Amino acid sequence: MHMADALESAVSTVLNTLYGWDGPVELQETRKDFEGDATLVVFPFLKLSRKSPADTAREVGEALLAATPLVVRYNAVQGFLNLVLSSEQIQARFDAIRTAEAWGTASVDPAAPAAMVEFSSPNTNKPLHLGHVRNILLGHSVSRILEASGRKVVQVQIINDRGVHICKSMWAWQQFGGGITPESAGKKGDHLVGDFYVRFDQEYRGQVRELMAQGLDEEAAKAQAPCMRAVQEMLRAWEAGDTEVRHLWATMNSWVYDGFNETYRRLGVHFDRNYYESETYVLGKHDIEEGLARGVFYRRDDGSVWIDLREEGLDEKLVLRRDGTSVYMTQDIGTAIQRFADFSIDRLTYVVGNEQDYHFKVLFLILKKLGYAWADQLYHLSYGMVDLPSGKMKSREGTVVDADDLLHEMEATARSLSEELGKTEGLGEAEKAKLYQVLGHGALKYFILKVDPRKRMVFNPEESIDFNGHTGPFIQYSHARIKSILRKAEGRPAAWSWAEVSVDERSKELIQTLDRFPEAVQQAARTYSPAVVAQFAYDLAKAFNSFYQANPILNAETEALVGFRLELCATTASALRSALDLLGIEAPERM
RNA sequence: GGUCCCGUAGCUUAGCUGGAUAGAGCAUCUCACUUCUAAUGAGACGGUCGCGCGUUCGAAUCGCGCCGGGAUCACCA
Repeated sequence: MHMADALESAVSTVLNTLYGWDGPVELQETRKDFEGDATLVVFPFLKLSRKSPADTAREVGEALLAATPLVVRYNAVQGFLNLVLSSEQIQARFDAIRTAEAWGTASVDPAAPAAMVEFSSPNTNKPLHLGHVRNILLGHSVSRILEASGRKVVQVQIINDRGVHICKSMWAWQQFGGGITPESAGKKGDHLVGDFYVRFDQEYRGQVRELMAQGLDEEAAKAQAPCMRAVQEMLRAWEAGDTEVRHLWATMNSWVYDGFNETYRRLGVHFDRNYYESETYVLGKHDIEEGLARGVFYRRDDGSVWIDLREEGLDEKLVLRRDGTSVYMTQDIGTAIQRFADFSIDRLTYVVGNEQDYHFKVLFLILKKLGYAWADQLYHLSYGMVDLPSGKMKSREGTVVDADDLLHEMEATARSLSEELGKTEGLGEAEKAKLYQVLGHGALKYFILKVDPRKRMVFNPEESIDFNGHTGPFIQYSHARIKSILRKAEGRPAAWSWAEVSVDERSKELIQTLDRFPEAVQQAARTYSPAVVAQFAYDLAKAFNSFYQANPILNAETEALVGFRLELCATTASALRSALDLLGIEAPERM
């Protein structure tokens, strides 16, 4: 039970006795400038009390003193009743926190249906970039948070492995590759394939220019460019199952997957199941036919199939082309249904950029109209784009921030900062490399996850991400310092009991911050927002640093106090580690 | 044009199920390391919460209308 829960019910009882109030009672944290642990706003009760705000506050305060041992003091400031909790309450809270199995997180019920989270979902024609990084970090963190809220989670990605884009890379590789492979080039496969995608684009633009010089207009030139025709021919061959094309396709895609997996590994994420569009693009047609029979969709004279969503404030939307082939929507309908058949899940979250808000609104509506009960449990975690100071990232202009490069730069920054500060003495080369990775990635991940997912964010590659202040490394540092103290304390007997120690103000604030952890996790899960956990982790680190500055640990006045503070330190360290873990950030033992 | 999202100190942002004097970090300026890691702590400076009207005892928070930024409205994916 949260500290406030017992108090809330006591307040509720008092209000009912005094004024016959039976509505909800909400307490808030007392502002720092006033004495107290919890505050009741009495304005809502004035009509019933028929007294001034201050008098009402005092009346409720007196009644609470008499009614419950939880409250030892109160003060009334205008309409605000500030309540001071008994020290037994604080002690009881810390007892609950330190004895908890994994404070803050709920245990997963393995029998209950899981929550599925789809994220990353790349195309196989180029390497991952900064936009994917935000997506991946959000998806992974939300998955961890859902788990911590007591849900089993299935993480999936859908890989767009077929279509013109990959044929472009394939064609360029055939033309200009000279049989090169990731091994022979010494290059990650996704980057190598991406190079050929760029190569194609160069070729294409050259051909278009040439044709236009010969007098064709732009549209005609684009359609007639030989390389584009070749690619379209290749796509047809792919669809017809041409052995050679399929073989090349499989080979180049496997290069890309090796590259992606390397990046995923560095980021510390994984997927329980991959869906491939080459397999899922046929899904959905059957469901459309069924819906057509039940009148959810309608067929136009030309044979195309539509849904009318004008009553819902949207438009009419095509779900099957005139020639009976699928559109994106068709496939998404089929894939969603497939997933609920593949797994025991009762909800599905899509981590996809806000440019697809409309698409998902329509998709969810259609599934609802098709009568799936789980349609209400579909959620589009819509996040804002990552832009550069100059605007959008554009691959043509070479302004795309590559994920691998970015990770490498973060590690390099961590290295130079650590060396500058002289923090790496006594570490082996492997340990150092590991530490720079942990810190650099921690800085990047926190930088991205601390902001509300919905907000678009600007990333300036010229300015390195901070390691001081409201950052990942700040939290990691707080953890490392605690671990350092705990190492020094090893073997020291430090038994203590509440009879021997009293809780000072900083310790109390630290305990109260720790106490918020479970609620922070639940709120983050409810709102699909890692930013809530990020903010909590920061608050906790801050509360600890304040406490630490004011209180000697190993040199405390009494051995009992040493024991108490050590336990408070250890409890804080593990909470910090858990919170960082929910963000996909590692907590170093030293730094 | 219709629809959706965003707008809080110079910059990055928290607060958004309505509550006290709107919290942080960066930057700038003080102070604190012979003492458990100064990637830290304590403090100063900095705000018409885009603008207006409304609801309310009370609005950054809710409603309406503007302004600014972004996205989207393809038989593209």
